[in-house]
Amino acid sequence: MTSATRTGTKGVARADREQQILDVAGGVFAEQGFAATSVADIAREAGISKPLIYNYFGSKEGLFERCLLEASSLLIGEIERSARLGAVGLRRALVTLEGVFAALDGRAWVWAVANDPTAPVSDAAGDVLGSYRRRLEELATEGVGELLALAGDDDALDLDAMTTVWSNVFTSLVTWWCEHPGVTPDQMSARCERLFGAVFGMSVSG
Amino acid sequence: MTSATRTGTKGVARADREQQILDVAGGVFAEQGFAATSVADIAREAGISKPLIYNYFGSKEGLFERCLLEASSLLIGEIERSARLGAVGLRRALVTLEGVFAALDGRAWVWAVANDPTAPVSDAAGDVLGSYRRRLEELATEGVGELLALAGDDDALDLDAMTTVWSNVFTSLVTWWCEHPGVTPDQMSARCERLFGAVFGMSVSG
DNA sequence: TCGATATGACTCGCGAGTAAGTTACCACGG
DNA sequence: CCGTGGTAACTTACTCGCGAGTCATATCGA
Repeated sequence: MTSATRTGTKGVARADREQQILDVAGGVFAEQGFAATSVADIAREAGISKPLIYNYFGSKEGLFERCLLEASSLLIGEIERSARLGAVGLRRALVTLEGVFAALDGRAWVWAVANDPTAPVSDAAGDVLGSYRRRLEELATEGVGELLALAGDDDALDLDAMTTVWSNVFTSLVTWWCEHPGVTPDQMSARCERLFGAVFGMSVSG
Repeated sequence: MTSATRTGTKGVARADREQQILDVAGGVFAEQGFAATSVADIAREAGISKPLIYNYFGSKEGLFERCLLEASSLLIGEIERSARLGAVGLRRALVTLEGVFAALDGRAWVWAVANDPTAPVSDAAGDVLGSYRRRLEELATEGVGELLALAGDDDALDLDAMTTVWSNVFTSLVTWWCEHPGVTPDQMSARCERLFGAVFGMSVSG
């Protein structure tokens, strides 16, 4: 007979408990941001006590790092998979967006965690975030470079600025989608194709 | 004979001191973000004590609200002035960007404060921020609506998504500029014209 | 009985906000 | 000219709550 709150084991294996905590933490971090959530919040939400989290993850940063690792692995994996598909220019951008929409379907917290503006910058979590962002930046620079070269612009600062802009376009499209849960990945992909078409004044269906 | 640290007045009028505090606070908030800066940080930076800030501004939010008020007034004023110039479409976007670059020259903290992701959402500061963002959104929706209508797209969600994207493009161009202090407003305006030309595949000089 | 799973009840530092006092200046009556 | 009191400007030294992290202890299956 186990009463509602009582010390002692509940018979949940460490691996299972860790995964459960990670799922809960991902949701809470996504909703409130790293800075605004307390470890006690996550413990309460998971129905366990704070020390158990410290036993398994060491610190608040440690827990966040694990969430971030899951999130950035998923995203980077998907984006590199898209890159290997061999599409170029605008088509590549669209393919990448579609891949991310599909990968994120039902896991919207992944995006929020990977883009949390209150995430810690030092520690291991900061490193994970840094290499994730660097990788995205590389990919973006590639695509933007092609576009600018095509337009005869080879200014290095132009490339840098345009890469930033494109990264933000990508981010804002995904974020917009995350904030509209009723929209399916397919609908969102179609929307992106329409918008690209309107902006670039050309068909991108080839 | 006044020693370095001593209680008592220093003969600085309230209005002057308030302005000095606002200047210092703007810089610190811009650099560290609202959440990460303590009132003690600002007091130390300004060479005064914490209670004086509470005397003059009531609370940390109150101080931030005053900074935000200065920042958003400057930005909204400038953007509406640009709007009254009567340019349309892409030209209007460029004119607005140029106006903001000129208005922000030497006051980069204004932009960082107005876009602080850790700014409080409730209280008066949240209201100021809210109405600032709403106004920007209106302006953006106007311009984007023209563009999409031109392309034969009248989907409401497309307009909403595209407005978000455009707002982020605008924001990222200004932010990029704020992070490159060596670039003059004129140079940045020229860069924007080049990039717009490359992306939209047309001259925007008319 | 041992080790893994678990928790209640702490410590400790940090930062927002405050109470109470100190100094300089100025307007006024003598 | 000289107190003298009022007020604006300013500070030191607190309180207080919250959240990260810890310690000692409890339960349970093998």
